[in-house]
Order: sequence, then C-alpha cells, then structure tokens
Amino acid sequence: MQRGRPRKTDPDEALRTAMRIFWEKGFEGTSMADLAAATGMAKPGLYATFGDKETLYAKALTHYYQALGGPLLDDLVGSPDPLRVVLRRCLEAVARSAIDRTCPGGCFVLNSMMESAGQSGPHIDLAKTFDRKRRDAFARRFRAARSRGELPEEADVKGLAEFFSGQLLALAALGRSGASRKALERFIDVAMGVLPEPDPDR
Amino acid sequence: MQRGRPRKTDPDEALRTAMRIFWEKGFEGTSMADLAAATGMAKPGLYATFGDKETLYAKALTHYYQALGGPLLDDLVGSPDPLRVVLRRCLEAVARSAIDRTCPGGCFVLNSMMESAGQSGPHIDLAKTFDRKRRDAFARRFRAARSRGELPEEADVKGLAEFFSGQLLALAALGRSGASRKALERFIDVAMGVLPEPDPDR
DNA sequence: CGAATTAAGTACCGCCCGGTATCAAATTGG
DNA sequence: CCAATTTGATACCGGGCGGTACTTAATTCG
Repeated sequence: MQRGRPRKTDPDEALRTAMRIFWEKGFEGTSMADLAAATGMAKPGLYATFGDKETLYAKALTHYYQALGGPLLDDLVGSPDPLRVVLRRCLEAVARSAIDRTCPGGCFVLNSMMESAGQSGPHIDLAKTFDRKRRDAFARRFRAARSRGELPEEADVKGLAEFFSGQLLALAALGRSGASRKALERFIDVAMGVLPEPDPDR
Repeated sequence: MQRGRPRKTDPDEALRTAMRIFWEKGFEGTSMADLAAATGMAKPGLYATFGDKETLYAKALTHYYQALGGPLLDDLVGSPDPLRVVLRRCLEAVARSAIDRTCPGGCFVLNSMMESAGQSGPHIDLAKTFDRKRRDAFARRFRAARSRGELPEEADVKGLAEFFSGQLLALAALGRSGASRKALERFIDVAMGVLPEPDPDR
C-alpha cells in the first residue's frame, strides 16, 4: 500500500469542487484560498496536486467538458431519435442547467470565453477548442439529418449549426442573467421554428 | 473664469476612455492604475471627479447605454420602416460592433451581467435594468407590427421579444469569441427565419 | 520500535490592488 | 507680485493575492 500520511481529500473530488467554484465565480474571481477552503485541501497540497492556478483552471474546464458538455454532444450526434426530438432535448438540457439554482449557472465554456476575451493564454485556447467542437457536433448532426431527409436538400447546414450553437450561448447567458423557466421554454419554442420542413416529395 | 490649475484631461473624454477599458477588460480585470494611465488623469483626480471604482463603473455603463444602446433601441421602436428592415438593421448593427476590432467587442451590458452573475450590487441592477429595457423595446415593436398587420394575429409577441433580445446576446458572445463577419451574417439570416408571415387575408 | 515517506498546517514573501495624504505646479483675482 | 485656489504627481497604507519554505502529524516498511 501507499506509504506516508493518507490524503484527507480525494483529488478527483477536489477537482470537481474546484470546477464548481471556477464555474460560478470565474478565474479572476476565485482565489486559491477560496479553493483551499472549499476543497478541504491546504494550499500547498493544491499546488503539489494540480500545479499553479492556470493549470488547475484548465483541468477544471477540461473536466467540465468531459463530464457535462461532451455527453450532451454525443447524444446530439449519436442518438437515433429524430432531429427535432434530439435538438429540443439538447436545448432543454442547457436551459435546465441554466435555471438550476444548485448549479453554478450558465455554461462554463461560455463563461471562460466571456471573461478572457481579447486576452490570450492557454485556457482561452482550450475554451475556443470546446466551442468549436460544439459547433462541429451541430454541423455533423444537421448534415446527417439532411441526408436522411429530415431537412430539405437546400438547407444551409453550416448556418443552422452556427445558429443553434449560438442558441446555447444565448440560453446560458439568459439563465445567468436570471431568466425564468417559462421564458426559456418560450425561447426554445421560437428557436425551433427556424428548422425548415423537409421536401414532401422524397 | 475658473481659478486654479487647468485640467489636463476633459472629464467627458476621460469617461469615454474609462468606458472603453471597462468594456474590454471588465470590472475585476481593470485596475484604477490602468484607468489613470489610459485617461491621462492621475489616480486622485479620478477619485475626485468620479468617486470610487464602482461609481465610475456605473457611470461608464450608463454612458454606454445612453450613447450606443439607447439610440439603437430608439430606432427599433421609432423607425417608420417595415419590421423586417428595422430588425435586420438592428441585428447587423450589433454584429458590426461585435466584429469591429477597434471596438472593445461584444456588448458592455452583457459583459457586465456575465461577469457578476450570482453576485449582487448596484451595477448588476443597472445592467439588468438596461437588459429589461432592451426586451421591452423589442416587445413594443412587435406589438406595433402585429397591429399593423406585419405579423399574424396569433404571433407570440412576448416570445419573439425574448428570442430576438437573446439573439443580441448570442451575437455579442459570438463576436467576443472571435466569429467571422460571414458567420454572423449567416447567423442573422437564419434568425430572421423565425418571423411568421402575416395573414394574407387582411 | 525507529526510519523513511507523504501530506497537512502555518507562516511567510513579494507584489499589486483600491484608496488617500501630502506636496509641487499652474493659473487667476486683488 | 503675492495670496488663493485648483489640479497633477508622488509616495504611501492596509489588505489580499499567487506561490513557497518549513514544521508537524500520520502512516508503512524493515
């Protein structure tokens, strides 16, 4: 077995806690002392386990994507359900998490991009990478839908992907600004209206 | 005439400069030393002229709304042009400012809401007030359009207002994340598609 | 039971922050 | 020309920040 004094806090649990705090309060708004208090790990333990603040932030953002964002996109591109069902499910999942008061609120990737726009740095590139993955997932799903006849032949797949990827940003921003569940439901109903009906003759 | 040593910097110009810096780097990301360097005023001068940091931020946000956001909304509700023309003009104005590299990027009101979500304070309430004014402006315009026959009788005016108000957020967020002009154009084209056609029999 | 190992806890460092006191510079009224 | 007045510039204060030595506690191997 492992020698030495046993850990008080599981590093994975500490990372999840750190993710929550960064998600809620942002990079600048979170101090290492906050993280030490929230995780239960002492400050030197944090540095020994995760490296410096930027590295820890990057790990937290990555964990967010793998645990929450990724599965959502996997369902979007992989589910056998009809396009409109999958799409609405995706939008409502984001709306739900945007409303949930037990969740930090909004989308961690969006928060990250908003906080450090204009600037440069490793974790900005990370956020942009995740942002592009989201847009690509939408594009893949729309292309598949078009070839399956769920969209007309002349549908603007790239435009639709850009649009719905942007709707996730809007939902997250609206939720973070305190919108109600009803308001987000109405929002989704309207947004779904942009989907063109498929050609009837196929 | 005024006695004493003359001012080096016009306070109005200093406020515009401070607005730019806050807009670009946010409240937390901007130090009073940054503002002193950018405006040319010394730190004690800033405090004497504008009060503390929060007060200056509130004044900068208010100036942004009065100089940029307000006129946009005035055109939206006041212009005699057809609904679709006015609406597209509004969206494209936001897209243009989101792309403009000489502009800080995005929407100052959105940035303000995103940065300090969850928290409370005077300038958060200010941002929410401006956000509500925007939504109300859209609602007024859509109601007028419906009664003019530019929208069908059964059009969901509140939903449309919520939706297009959210599109401004999405455009600002997309611009701040580095989207291209072409991408925003496509985005607007798709978003305009949610407008229902008016009843032909009227 | 030591000796070694590993982590927790504390104290500390240099730095920058918001905010202010103090002094020097520039202009006008008498 | 001098006093009064208003501003600019500098230095400074207490506090919180990211990051790190150093000491102390807990556990395992020989």
